[in-house]
Amino acid sequence: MSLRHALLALLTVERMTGYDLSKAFQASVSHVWHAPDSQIYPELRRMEADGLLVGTEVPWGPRGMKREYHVTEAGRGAFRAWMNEPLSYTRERDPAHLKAAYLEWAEPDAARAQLRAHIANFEEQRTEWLEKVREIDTGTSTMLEKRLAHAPASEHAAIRAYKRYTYEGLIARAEHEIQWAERGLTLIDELNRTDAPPPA
Amino acid sequence: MSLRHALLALLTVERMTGYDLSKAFQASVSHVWHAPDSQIYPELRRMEADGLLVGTEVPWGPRGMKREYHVTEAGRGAFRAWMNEPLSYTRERDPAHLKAAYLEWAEPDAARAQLRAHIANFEEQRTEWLEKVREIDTGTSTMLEKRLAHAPASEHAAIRAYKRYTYEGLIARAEHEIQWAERGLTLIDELNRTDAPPPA
DNA sequence: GCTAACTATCTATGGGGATAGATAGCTGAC
DNA sequence: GTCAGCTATCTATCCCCATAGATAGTTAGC
Repeated sequence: MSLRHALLALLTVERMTGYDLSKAFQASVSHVWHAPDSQIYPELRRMEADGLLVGTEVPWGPRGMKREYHVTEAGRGAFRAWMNEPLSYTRERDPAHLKAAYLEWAEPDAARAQLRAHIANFEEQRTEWLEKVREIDTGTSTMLEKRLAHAPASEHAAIRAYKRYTYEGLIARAEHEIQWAERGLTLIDELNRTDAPPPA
Repeated sequence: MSLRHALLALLTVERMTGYDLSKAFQASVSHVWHAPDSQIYPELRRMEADGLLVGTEVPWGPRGMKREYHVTEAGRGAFRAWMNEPLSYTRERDPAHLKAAYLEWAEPDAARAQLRAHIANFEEQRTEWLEKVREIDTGTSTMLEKRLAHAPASEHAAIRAYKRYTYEGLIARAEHEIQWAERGLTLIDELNRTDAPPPA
């Protein structure tokens, strides 16, 4: 149930519509959290019912209407409470490593293709996160700059540092996954080099 | 839907009951995959209905009965097909990193406690996986030795190597998470050292 | 003025997993 | 002989999430 907390996190910056939030999920926190709009809209309704948010209808063009949400004191409190709570760690469930353990069942080429896909996937993530770090450093992250504008100057360093710390961790993890898959490619080659013994 | 494939993977070694499988999930592949028995039993029934398994009632004690499943050729084929298929990568959903990005909202002590819990969690995993690698190397992994006994000698090296490769990757990942959390602890200390400026 | 692309919201369905709990037989220790 | 702890299986509920699709208004360019 941290969709709720991810939404609260974004709404502590400024009032937004469900649509804004679904866009923000794609841009700002994509690959840390993701949710389709079909989950966001009902969750916002529930959060309003629980008193965490207040939604107000605002005109949009001549005839259209949209619903903007802002966080209440209760919502802010709930987010702070969650941030102070310990996290419960769920058991891993990792298809990539599950498959890796049984790679002898796959054709060597299929195995290679999968490891290459693993690499491609994490290289893409790595690129995105490097870009986020760049945005943090250059002050071109819209959400972060808005957040800083509403926060006392004494907290700016911490806010920036924690964001950077998070993305750096994700980058390092992506690099680990890339290296792991590359070792796997080497291993497949070694195991399929039947015609020649390893060099002495 | 890889619970099905995880079950197939285990059942390619030998016939087992739902209970055996639920135990094997805790022992052999815990932390790569996990499932409670309440998911395993119905899934086994479905797999039997789909022709992947055949279940036979065998007596257990004077009056008891248990149901042992073994993989059919279709089941073996389905597993091999899955192993040759590319994996679809789902977007990340990572509560620990989500929270890390907003650590300024937490009390410093609460933040420290969470990072310490992160470390403890991955140290525990690391210990378990190191033990698995040891079992692979010393030939004391029951499942692996059974698997090897049913496989041609020419494949033994590959089977052992892929298992080792998988666990080594998980160990490295756990170590990465530990290092990341340790850097976080340092960061919290730095940001809360208000009374003294950083040394020149 | 029309069309394409974007903004905005909602409903429906199904799968999978977490959690809880019910039932029943077996085994070994005291 | 009985009780604790293990083996064995099944059902039910709730929540979350993924996917698909329906609807409608807006904006900007041609």
